[in-house]
Amino acid sequence: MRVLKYAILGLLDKGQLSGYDITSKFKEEIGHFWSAKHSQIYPELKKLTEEGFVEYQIVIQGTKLEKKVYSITELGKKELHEWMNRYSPIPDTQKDEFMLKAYFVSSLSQEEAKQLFKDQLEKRGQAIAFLEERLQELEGKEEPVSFSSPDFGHYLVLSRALEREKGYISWLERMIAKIGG
Amino acid sequence: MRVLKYAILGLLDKGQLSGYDITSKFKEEIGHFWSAKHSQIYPELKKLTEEGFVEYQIVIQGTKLEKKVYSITELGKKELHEWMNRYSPIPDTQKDEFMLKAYFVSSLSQEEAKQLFKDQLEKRGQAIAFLEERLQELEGKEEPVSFSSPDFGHYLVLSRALEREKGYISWLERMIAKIGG
DNA sequence: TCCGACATGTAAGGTGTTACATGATTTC
DNA sequence: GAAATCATGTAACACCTTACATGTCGGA
Repeated sequence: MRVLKYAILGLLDKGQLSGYDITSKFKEEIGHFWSAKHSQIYPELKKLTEEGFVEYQIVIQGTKLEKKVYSITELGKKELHEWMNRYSPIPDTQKDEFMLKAYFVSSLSQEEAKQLFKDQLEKRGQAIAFLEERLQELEGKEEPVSFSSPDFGHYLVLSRALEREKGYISWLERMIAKIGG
Repeated sequence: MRVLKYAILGLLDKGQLSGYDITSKFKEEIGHFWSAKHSQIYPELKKLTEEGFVEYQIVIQGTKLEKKVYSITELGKKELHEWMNRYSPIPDTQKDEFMLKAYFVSSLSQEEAKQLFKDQLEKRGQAIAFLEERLQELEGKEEPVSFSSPDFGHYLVLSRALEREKGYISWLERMIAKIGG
């Protein structure tokens, strides 16, 4: 499938980036749904260059530091577009270690189970406020964010990430009540 | 982290299973949140045996077919319990190829974007009816399913899987309306 | 008698993480 | 001057999927 390949092509389609920049992007908004470490990104960029999907220029930062600034090629754009319109099957497993523990809940006492769920609720709750702020920033700029807005992709990932967390939390709260004790 | 190790220990804690049985379990309810292929399971069982967390008896099926039936050891139970009560950090990335495409939506025309989202909605919708049935089966048996019920873990994964899909679908519907066109 | 399910394994290759390794630039 | 950030790469290892490989059992 080589999803990382398309993630990089998609990022470069929005503008020129160095390997370091791409690493940073994966720590921001898109990081909620895809990410990679620099140790995976640099070899992938090398491969994409060899395949002709991207190209780079060396830019000098300061006096000595060499930086490779990558751009997507026409071939790369074609490849990206093909993937965007290709049907990608929905995986039947979305791995979630907490839910695996939840499935084995019978191996715990009622108190332990309640603690497990409460810990999860607390940790999940922390992310929400931050996401809510980002989304309001975006909606404050231009309401409503529409398809033609350059921020629409950003809006999509933020709103989805927020709702995913909200749904998880409301389920956790109901299950904690059900565990009782 | 070796999550597969704990997944296997958790399954064996509920009862004796062969490698084939474990493979089957990952195709059922827990498969929504964790799974592995038999090619990963058999070597892991060998390793867990060497480590003393599980043990097996050879059982003859029919006249010739040898089957290894695994059980969890006391050491394995201790190890499972330690993991169940250990804090596992929530990963900040939950990979989702569709959301990656959504982030790159600006590289598509309005028609292509709408098609992408509608295809996703259609595929996600197919799973729901099936999940709803399973859950109703469970709730029909004993309402409400409580902590002390042997089906509580099953209930947790089913209800979470169903709500996850419902949340995804309602978001998709709203975004399709927003794309317009 | 054939087919699908039961049953167990290994090999090769792709994907992803952690650690190793180095150096320049900017900010306090 | 020290620390954080910018910048690029490789090595080792863990995890996961696809394919290879073999054979039995039960039912239609």
